[in-house]
Amino acid sequence: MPAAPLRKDAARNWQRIVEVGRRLVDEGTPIQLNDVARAASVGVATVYRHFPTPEALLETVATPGLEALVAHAERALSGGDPWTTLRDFLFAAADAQITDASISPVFAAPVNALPHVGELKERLAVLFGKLLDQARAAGVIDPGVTQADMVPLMCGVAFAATVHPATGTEDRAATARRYLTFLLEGLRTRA
Amino acid sequence: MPAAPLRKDAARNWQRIVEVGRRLVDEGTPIQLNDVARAASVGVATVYRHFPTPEALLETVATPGLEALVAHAERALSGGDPWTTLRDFLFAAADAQITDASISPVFAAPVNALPHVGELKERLAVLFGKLLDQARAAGVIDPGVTQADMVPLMCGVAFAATVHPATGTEDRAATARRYLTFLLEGLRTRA
DNA sequence: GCCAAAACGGATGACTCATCCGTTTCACTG
DNA sequence: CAGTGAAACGGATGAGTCATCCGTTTTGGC
Repeated sequence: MPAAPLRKDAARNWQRIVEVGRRLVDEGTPIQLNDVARAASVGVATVYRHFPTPEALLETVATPGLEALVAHAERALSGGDPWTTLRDFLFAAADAQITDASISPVFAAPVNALPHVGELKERLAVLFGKLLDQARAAGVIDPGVTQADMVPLMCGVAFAATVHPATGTEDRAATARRYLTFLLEGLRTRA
Repeated sequence: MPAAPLRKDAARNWQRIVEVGRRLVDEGTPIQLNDVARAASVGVATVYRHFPTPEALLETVATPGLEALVAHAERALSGGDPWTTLRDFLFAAADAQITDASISPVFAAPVNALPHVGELKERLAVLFGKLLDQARAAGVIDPGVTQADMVPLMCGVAFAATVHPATGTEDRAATARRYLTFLLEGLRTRA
């Protein structure tokens, strides 16, 4: 779904381009706008018109995943044990980063090409803050960890799993979960 | 120090090129062999002759730092409380990664351009194994963490500190230490 | 059906990269 | 110390990538 309403042909091309982008991300191929154009059977200019930079396309590809994460966080806030809630959400976030390769770079980028993506990240940060506050209020988490640490830490977990010489996506997800477990153990305050 | 003994002019140029490489790394500028040539007042071909790829130059720049780390680990093994020894070494490794930007990418690369660098990484892995074994034998560390986890985890810590929107190198080092503290708390088995 | 606006596409110039080869420097020998 | 072959030098250049520009086509309201 493009930002503004698009003409029929434009919408069709937009879709095609995003589909190619998604495919490239899944293959782990870096996004090159010229190649995207060829693969989408579309003129180069069309790609550049919709997505001025590779990052813009990447962020568009990442958007559904980010929205899912935000929705998950909002659901999580509606109740339950603070620690379990936080932990489950973090596991979901780690999984998302491994499963969908477009998410990590968007998280790690200090500034985003798409305003909407920036807003999503902002919302996520706020939600992280609330989840943390709950946990802190319940006295189950190290008071030294702040809202601003959460995205970096999650990026670190995903990155660590990427560096580990695991073979498949399945293994990498398992590794990420294991590393997240270590981290959570370190963040938790024990009785 | 190049691998093979070099002619005087070749040695001079090699040095110049590495110096430029070091400067670029410190500035955070990506290494482009053509620019390196210009900055070192040397022909492009000379650069390519000594360093076929940017990675090769990067690894050469990283070598002293890696050797220092290996030396540190060897010293650490000569005695002391297993937990303290392991912890201190990990803090040194984290610091090195933040201080010297050439180290992280070399760690994270699955395969290295320079055989010597590959060997250094291998030695480091072995030393990590020994430090871990000591800690495990003393019962102070989670038995689920293996030698193969250490480099990825350290990369994760450094990466997380990089993602955190800190301003200076000083702050980033502090953030890395804080994150490493969390991680260590998670790896440690408590009485 | 007609027209203006919107979108299209690919040819093209700017830029980057890495090789090749004619020239220069070095170090060893007599 | 002059001569010589090997080693190293450097920059011109061809291949390849990137992103813009503009003449043509498509769309959708009147």
